[in-house]
Amino acid sequence: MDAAPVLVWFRNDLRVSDQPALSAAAKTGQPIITLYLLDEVSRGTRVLGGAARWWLAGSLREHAKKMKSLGASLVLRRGEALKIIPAIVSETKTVRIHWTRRYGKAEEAIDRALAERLRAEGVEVHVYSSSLLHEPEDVETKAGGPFRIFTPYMRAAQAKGDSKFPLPAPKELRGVTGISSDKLEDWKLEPEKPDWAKDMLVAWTRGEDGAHARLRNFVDEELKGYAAGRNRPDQDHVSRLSPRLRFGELSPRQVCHAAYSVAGRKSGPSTRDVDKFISEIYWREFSYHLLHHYPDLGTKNLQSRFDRFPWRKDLGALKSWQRGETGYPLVDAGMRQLWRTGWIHNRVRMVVASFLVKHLLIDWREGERWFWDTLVDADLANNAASWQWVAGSGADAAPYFRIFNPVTQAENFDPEGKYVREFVPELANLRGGEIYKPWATPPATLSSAGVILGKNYPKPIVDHTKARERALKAFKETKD
DNA sequence: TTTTGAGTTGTTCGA
DNA sequence: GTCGAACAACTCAAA
Repeated sequence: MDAAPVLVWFRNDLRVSDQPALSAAAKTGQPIITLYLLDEVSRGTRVLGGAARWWLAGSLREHAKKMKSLGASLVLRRGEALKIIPAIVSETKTVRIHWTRRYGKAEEAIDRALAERLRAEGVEVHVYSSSLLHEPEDVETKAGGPFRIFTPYMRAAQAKGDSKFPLPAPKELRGVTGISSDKLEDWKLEPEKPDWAKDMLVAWTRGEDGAHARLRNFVDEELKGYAAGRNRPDQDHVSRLSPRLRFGELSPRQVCHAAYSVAGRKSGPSTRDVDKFISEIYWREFSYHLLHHYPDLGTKNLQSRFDRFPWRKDLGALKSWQRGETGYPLVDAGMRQLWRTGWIHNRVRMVVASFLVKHLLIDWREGERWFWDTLVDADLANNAASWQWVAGSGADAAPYFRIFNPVTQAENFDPEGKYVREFVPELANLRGGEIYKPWATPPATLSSAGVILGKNYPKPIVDHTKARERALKAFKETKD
């Protein structure tokens, strides 16, 4: 009699190396079925945004190839987890199922219910952890509660160690044939017409191999100078690993390991560069820690006094922000980079987010929603925690009087206007110094650069100084 | 329980 | 041009 199969259910862990759920399945020696389930119906879960669907398509395509090369095949199914998983388990006579823990209130509830039901039916359920360095509940204050300040969180987490060696990929898998699967193309995860993903295709290589190539390149070339260079959207000193971590093409352990491994290298990155980068990985950990302890992080102010904040409803301003037509070149460049490539440089993310919340006084949830739909790295924990941080309602948040000046930020971090020029081509003929404040540029200069304010580039939709005063006043009121 | 020190990322103003 | 202070106290975490 042929041995009964093990089912490996992939979710946000689309990789084969440092993949404990898969490695453990391979070790059993039993035949392996691998599965990805597109669940857009389970209650309480969020449907993927457009950009993330695009990423998922590429990541799955690569993952399926990888499965094939190892001797298995990736089965694709669609529907509600609580229905489909038990069905496929009984259809394939699976005796054992492996998955990697995922986070979020609804997701964890589904997984708990599933595990209970499957175990009751005599199926072994094995859950592995590899999407975070530390489980959210494992890091506690001395008093036994959650952290709400980043630095002590990181110290406590790091004290537990984070330099374990990543697992190698299994050499081969004993696959099972004949299990019916959806066709990836039928899921229509990628746009056809209009094909808004053309620029994204150029900007990104999806899938595990591409992720490793990016990681290698980052630690070998760009990590050196990261501590300061990470703030420069006109330079290449950021990792661009966020979508890879989002879909689990890489594990955070692999990322840290790669960064630590170049730390002592001659003429390599400084300790400061490496530490700074690792701390960014820890911000991701901290976001999951917060989401775990405050499951409504995506919808509810962490600081409840913000519940009475006088947010404005202004659909016109929101649309201008979304389209990158605020009249502030750095803000517009960021929003257009987002729309075109599915990603924004971190420094510019803060500037555009601050602009929405503080200059326009629009609720951070509107921004969160837009980012959710347009970012390839859209991730509930990071997105929610970061928006709340900018708004001031979150953990260890920016103080209310910290209002980014979009002109000063451009002067400091895109001094030649290289970044703005790339994403706001109608201003390309203006020089650094002019390009980030066209309204203050002499008309003759503008017209010789082909810029007609209000025609081919908007006038500012708000005046910085007035908007700043309005925001300070509004935030001040929230305190009383 | 109370005390103490500290906390991602800025801007503006006036000396 | 540079530099320090004000912005606002407040809450968190540990001793």
